[in-house]
Amino acid sequence: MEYKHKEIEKRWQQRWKEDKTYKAEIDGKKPKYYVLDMFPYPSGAGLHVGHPLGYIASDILARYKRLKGFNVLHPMGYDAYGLPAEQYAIQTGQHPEVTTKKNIARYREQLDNIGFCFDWDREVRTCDPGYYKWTQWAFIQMFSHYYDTREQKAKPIADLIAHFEAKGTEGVHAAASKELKFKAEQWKAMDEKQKSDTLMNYRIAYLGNTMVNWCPKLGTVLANDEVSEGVSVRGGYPVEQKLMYQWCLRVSAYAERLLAGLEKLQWSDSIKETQRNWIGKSEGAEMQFKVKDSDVEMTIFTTRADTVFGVTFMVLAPESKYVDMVTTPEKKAEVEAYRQEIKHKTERERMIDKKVSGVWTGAYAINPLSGKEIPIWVSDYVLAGYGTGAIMAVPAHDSRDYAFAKHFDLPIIPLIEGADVSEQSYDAKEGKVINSCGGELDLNGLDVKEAIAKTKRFIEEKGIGKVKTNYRLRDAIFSRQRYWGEPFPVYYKDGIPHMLSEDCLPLQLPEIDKYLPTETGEPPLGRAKGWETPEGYKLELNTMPGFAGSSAYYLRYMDPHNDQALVGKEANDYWRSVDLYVGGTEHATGHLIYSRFWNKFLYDLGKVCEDEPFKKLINQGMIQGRSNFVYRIKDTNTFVSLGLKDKYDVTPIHVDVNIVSNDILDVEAFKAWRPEYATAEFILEDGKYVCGWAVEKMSKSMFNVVNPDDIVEKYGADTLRLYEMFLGPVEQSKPWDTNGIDGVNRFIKKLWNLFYKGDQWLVTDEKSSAESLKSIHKLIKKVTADIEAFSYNTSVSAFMICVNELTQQKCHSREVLEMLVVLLAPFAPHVCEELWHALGHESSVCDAQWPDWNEEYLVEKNVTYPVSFNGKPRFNLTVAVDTPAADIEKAALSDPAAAKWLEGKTVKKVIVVPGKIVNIVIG
RNA sequence: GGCCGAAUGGUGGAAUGGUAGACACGAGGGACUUAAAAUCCCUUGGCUGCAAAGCUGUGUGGGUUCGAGUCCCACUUCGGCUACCA
Repeated sequence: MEYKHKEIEKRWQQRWKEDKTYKAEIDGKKPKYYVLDMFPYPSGAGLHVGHPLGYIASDILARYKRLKGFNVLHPMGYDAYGLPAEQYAIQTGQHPEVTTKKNIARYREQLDNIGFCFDWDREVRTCDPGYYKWTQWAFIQMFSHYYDTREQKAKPIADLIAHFEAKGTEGVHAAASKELKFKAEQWKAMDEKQKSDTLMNYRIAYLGNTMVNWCPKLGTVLANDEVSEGVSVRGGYPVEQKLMYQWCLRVSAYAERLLAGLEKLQWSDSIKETQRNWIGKSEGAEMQFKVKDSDVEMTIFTTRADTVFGVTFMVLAPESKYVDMVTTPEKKAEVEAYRQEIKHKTERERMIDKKVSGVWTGAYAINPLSGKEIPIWVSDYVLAGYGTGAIMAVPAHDSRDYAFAKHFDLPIIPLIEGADVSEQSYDAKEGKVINSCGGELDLNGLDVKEAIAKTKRFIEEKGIGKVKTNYRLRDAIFSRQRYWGEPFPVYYKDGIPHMLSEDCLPLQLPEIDKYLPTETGEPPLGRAKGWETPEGYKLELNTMPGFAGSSAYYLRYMDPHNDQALVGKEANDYWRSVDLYVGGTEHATGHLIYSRFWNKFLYDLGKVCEDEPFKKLINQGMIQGRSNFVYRIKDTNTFVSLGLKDKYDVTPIHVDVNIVSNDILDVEAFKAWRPEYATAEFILEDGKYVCGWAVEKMSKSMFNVVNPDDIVEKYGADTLRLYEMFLGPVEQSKPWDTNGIDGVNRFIKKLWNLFYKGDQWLVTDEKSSAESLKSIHKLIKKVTADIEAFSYNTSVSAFMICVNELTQQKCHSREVLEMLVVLLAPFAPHVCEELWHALGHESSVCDAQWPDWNEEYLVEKNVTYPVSFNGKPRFNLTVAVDTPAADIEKAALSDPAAAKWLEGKTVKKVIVVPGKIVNIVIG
């Protein structure tokens, strides 16, 4: 029997499918383990070898946990709504669903080729009405709840209404867009529209005016993680800021819980830190500044209350509501001109152009502590969206204020002893405070931290301001002016939004004739005929963003066919939450925040039993491409090999990596690759054409895309799986390099040769030798530890060592080989299944039991210590394994080899590390 | 600017503070073969040496330690994320 990967892999993939080998069902007798991959967006390009890296790693863990006796849930599905399918639809008129289905079929085929143990009966697709019913349902729940800041949880909006009826806003503790104050009578006097608008201020899903990332070219709003450096990630079109009336989710209400929840998660420090930064908690103070000759009071936010005596001016964001309130009539035109100028700059222009700009409003404010008059400026370096959109500027101790002060020649007052502010500001929060005494407050001589605390106490006592915690985390904008997304379960009656009743769900996405906005500028859904309720009320024209469908999909996998609930109680109580989540770091501030928010909300409603969705997170690294180059001599059709290229004037040209092997060009394939190369000539080295290489992003234009299907075809899925793991630590980014894959392929053949020699079956029932038992138990110990630690590259090495040892030992013992097959099964399931059955088993190797190692087989009779003098190893000393440390020391000193080193020297110290080393320090 | 991570042979990468370079690729040599492929064996960080052996060596400079690739401090370079967040 020869190792024929194609036959073997096809056969077992077929059997697994027929037998539903990987079907997961609730089983109270077994502990559960939920392993999840971030589901892919099925793009038209299909998978390249980088994509399955994380899937292979999680697949290994899923299979391992199953062998360890866990009931494993390992599902897969598709994040099916997305811009590319919609863009394609606009260009071609092809319905996005058609494109998406086609892409999904292609993805499925590619995934199946690799032999994953997904339970496909649990597949979800976000664009499936049976699925998005629950996305719509969750939205209705968010609309119908508000966030109680005292109880720190979501509560029914009806409770809030009852409170308003009874006491107005008195004693209300609710997360809100802005602070409102009204009495019960005022509430009762409101008409329906006013009440609706008021409640929008509190609802978790609400309509509000927000600055959004607007992409005119795509005709839609984009999420922050869909924008990079001022252009859209998809398409690279410019993005501008625009104020729009949009559906939003009050994610900010959960800021503190999202921050606190990180503590108990087994996520990498870097991703937790990224989330902490994104949430951006900052503890400071809000302070009131009166405007001179006016009754306007401006509220500012600062974390440096101690620097209030160094405030030499104030700055307002151009969009700030205070600008109109304070600007003097003679400055009006100038200020307005500046605001217009800023408005027309895109985010990108603002970033490139870091010039200091601003304009004086003509007004002065009064420093509440020193009583000094300070000018009020407007500048775009102050952001409207953070804090109050107004700051007190302390140029001596803030670099941005410093740059502004220098540019406009404003005074700079140093407040910290020894700080030289002639060239730059001193931003550090340390040192002794000076120049800070006025009125009833004296901070001089205090440490900065003490001064901050003292100032905070003072302003609270005097009613000048209050201690305030700010979060950078903003509410999520939830509307998209697109077709290919979940429709909102919303209709409008007299201009007031209402939710559809739950039994109308799912509200299905209607068919439309074109996928473009309407002539009147409405979103594409404006084209849908009969897009209204049976009563004739207009339905919402926006659709939901990409993260809507991906925020709770992990819950749906637990109970994917339930039409009564997102997830049934029984299923949720059993599967609870994801034990291991594998995916890329690019979702750190998008999906991973929104999912946590979504889950916490459902937790507040008692719909799910765990507060956090993903217990442990592993971020697989990115696989970069490894491009190959040929060197064409200028103005010729002659190509020169890498080693000789410096002798000519050459142009490097990307060449398809699939016609290069171990950096050697397949010359005939190259000639056939492009018509213009058909007549190409070559200058070879040793009869070969050697290509150059470089690490670049894996993309079609670099001709460095490697399709897993090609690898599977040539070497088999098992080789691909092992090789991807062998490349290096899963979490590390690395270039794909097909050179080296032969090594793991050889390993599988060597493994095969332990079982077969030609057609001869080699396995015997003879007693295993001590050395083979040692080899295999060493392997069990190593692989068990490595899998738990996610160190798969060293596991693969351990397998290679073990197989080499067994080959050398000519070990064909059934006992040893059975264990080997079980251990390797998570990594190379096909060949192991084949060998497992060849060993006479009826059931799948998936149902075998993970072997335990026995230390006894690993124990050495004798131990060899390297004996060192002053840390340099000099000779080896072999003693019985349980020799006491003192006797090892004695043996080392009396060994004849030691005499040479001890001659004429005194022994200062002898260090014996049991089992490891003897070091003799001589002087 | 902020945060995080990395730096070890020709290459990918191993090393609970204890013989650096496991394992694999590549390269060189050899066996088998008419030949090639496949397979197997040997060598492979650098320097000196016929050899035995010795010296040197984990980005740079310091430190802790009997002992540092590993821990601490400073620096250099390269990646990733994030960014006028007051």
